Amino acid sequence: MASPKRNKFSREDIRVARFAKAMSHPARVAVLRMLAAKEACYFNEISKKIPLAGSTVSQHMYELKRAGIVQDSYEPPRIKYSIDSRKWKQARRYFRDFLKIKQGK
Amino acid sequence: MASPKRNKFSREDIRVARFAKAMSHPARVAVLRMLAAKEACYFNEISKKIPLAGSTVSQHMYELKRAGIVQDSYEPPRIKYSIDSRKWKQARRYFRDFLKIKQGK
DNA sequence: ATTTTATATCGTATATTTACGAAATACGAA
DNA sequence: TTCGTATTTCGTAAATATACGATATAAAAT
Repeated sequence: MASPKRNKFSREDIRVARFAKAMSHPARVAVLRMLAAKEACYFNEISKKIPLAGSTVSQHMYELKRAGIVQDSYEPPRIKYSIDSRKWKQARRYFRDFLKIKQGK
Repeated sequence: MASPKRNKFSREDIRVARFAKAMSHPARVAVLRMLAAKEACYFNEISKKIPLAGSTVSQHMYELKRAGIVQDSYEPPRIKYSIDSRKWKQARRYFRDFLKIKQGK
């Protein structure tokens, strides 16, 4: 048998961490707020609001997609982004549960 | 005046992102769970549970301290870690509020 | 057919994160 | 004083993240 350190992290912890990572940059937090407020946004509007180069914003959008919270659809010639409600609900539940680990007194 | 991109991110978004970053690694999520469950832990116990080298665990503890969620006290020859309740409460509030940006239907 | 608009991708530079083992520190015990 | 235990810090390597401008692509407008 290998060392006892060989245990993996729990699925739950991995998921919480993944979601947290998606929110770990102010630009991505800001984008999520925009998307939530308007149901959907074209990249255009997002990029205008975020104080970073368009190519960088694009990268952040990719990260959000990769985390699964955001989806896009091609509406030529623009791309419409929106929150994936199902995934968001999931993520929110994981996070809410995690926040319960310590009660406020 | 500089370009309109020169705006900064909001304080709120920066704070959410900072706390999120603290929770963006499964090891740190696991540590927070341990601390919350037992009120406090010696480094020893934490390091035994986390499948990483002690020096790496120490680094993760430093990150949690840096984010302000965790505090330590020296009880020779050990170090006792605990969640900073005030900061945790704060973090939790920021997150709960953020999670409200989109309601579950 | 050319230009303009919208967006992604590429190439790249720099910074940060993550990880490890070895060495340092600090203390209590023998 | 020497030894053992607990923990951090150091040195360092490798991976990932962040940012930009330039270039590519695709469709719309002219």
